[in-house]
Amino acid sequence: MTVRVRFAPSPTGFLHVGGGRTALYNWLFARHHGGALVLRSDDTDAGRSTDEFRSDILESLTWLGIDWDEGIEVGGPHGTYRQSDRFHRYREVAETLVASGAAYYDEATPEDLQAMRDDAARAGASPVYDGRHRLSEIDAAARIEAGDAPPVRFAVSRPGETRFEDAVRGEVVFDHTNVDDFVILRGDGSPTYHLASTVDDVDYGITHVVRGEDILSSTPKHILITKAMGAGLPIYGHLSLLNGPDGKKLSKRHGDTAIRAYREAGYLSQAVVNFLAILGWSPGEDEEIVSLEEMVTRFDLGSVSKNPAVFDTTKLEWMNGVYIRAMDVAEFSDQARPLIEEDLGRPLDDAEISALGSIAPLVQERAKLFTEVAPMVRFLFVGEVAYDEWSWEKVMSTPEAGVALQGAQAALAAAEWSVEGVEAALRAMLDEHGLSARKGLQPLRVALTGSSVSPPLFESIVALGREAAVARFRRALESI
RNA sequence: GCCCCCAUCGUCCAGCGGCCUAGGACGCCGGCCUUUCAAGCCGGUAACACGGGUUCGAAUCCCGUUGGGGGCGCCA
Repeated sequence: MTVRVRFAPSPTGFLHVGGGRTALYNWLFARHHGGALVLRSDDTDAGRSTDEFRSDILESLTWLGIDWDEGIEVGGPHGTYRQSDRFHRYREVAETLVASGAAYYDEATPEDLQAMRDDAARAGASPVYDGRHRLSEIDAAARIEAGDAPPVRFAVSRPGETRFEDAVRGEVVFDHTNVDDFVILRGDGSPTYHLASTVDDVDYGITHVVRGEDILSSTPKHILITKAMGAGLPIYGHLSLLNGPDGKKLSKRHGDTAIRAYREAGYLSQAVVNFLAILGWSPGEDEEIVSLEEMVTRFDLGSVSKNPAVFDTTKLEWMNGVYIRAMDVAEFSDQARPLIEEDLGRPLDDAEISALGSIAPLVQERAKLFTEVAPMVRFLFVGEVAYDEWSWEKVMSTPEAGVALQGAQAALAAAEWSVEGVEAALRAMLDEHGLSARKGLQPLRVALTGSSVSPPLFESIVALGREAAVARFRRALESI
């Protein structure tokens, strides 16, 4: 049997990190077993579903490196893969279920239901609706005839129980005294999530339903519908949810939760996908930096962690730095350039591009995020640098500052123009004035870059150019 | 209130009855390197929630408690 899994987001929001992880695990599972991933849009809620969200989900998945074999956009033998296009099919199944006695038309009002739940809470029992307002066939037919179709509920057999072997959690049992008779078709003829999702899983031949733990308690309902349809059951696997650093459900107040936010913040997709994979799963051994290919060969649903993970981006930042350093230098420059040009508000000319190229490797090993690059190299492309106040105070107040700035101008004027040449000239100047490297070079750094934190000094001087470097030392000296 | 799931360092993960005086990673702290900051290297800090069992032997199995999460919609 070929493995067929699905990722079925509702386009009611941007793809968030939890959804991205669920998609990733489905993808890894499919690829590991040489199976197929189906992407479907669970958009039965027309009011909240939008095209903007739908395309964000597609873009985010693609950015992460997750592709799908069937479904939205790529097509396949099952139509549009949008539930909003399949209402007729859900209705047809609902009617079949009514005909077979597995479901019934029901006239319980919201007030009836609420009253029952209140009674149950008082009695310390499960708040379960048992179908007491079930409509007779004749009454139901009359209501339908009158254009006032009542909702359809699934009849849960009581007494009874549903047990299944969850691929990540093991055996799970639900006694039917705790499972309601649930609505599968609303009064307006639209399907509920339980019906639509289950029918699609059956119709699309899904073999493994891998989804979030938030749906674990709904699984008995899905199993019951599947059985009533006379279909074989898929294997279910429920992934634990992601929490915020405070241990509470991950939400906006914990910071960015949308995948797109990480793309925009300068994260590399490989880092994000690697981080998401490690959050709740271990590739084995002690290695945590692992490529998608390696993940595919090692992935196993049974080894996915059962406990909820805290989404803490500290490690993601480190990991992003690892991936940045692993990049090809040219590729790094190419990706950084647009950000730098945006920061400057103008394109770089050829000389500047070459200057960028020369310090790129130095910046690459210092950046954790792409958004940090522009501030680090800005000094190369502006006429005058803005001095960081804290740096200036700390460095320029020493008596050595003036000596160094004065001496450096002469040293550079005479230096052979190479990193080695500049270093030799400056070190000779330091010796001549009896200055330590620390005391003598920091003023030059602040004068050159505006900050006491910068890429290595000699390389920076050479990249900037003799004229500009000397001018900056002169200006700083005058400003003391 | 009822049901389900979960429980190892601050965080993520390893451990699936003896190899555990509990391992790795991130973070944090210290050192080395060094023109700053990084990177790199070395070292350190820090956990089996609690209580009962089972067993010759429990982080590992069972029960309970506590804690956390999820669910209980004509939302998905």
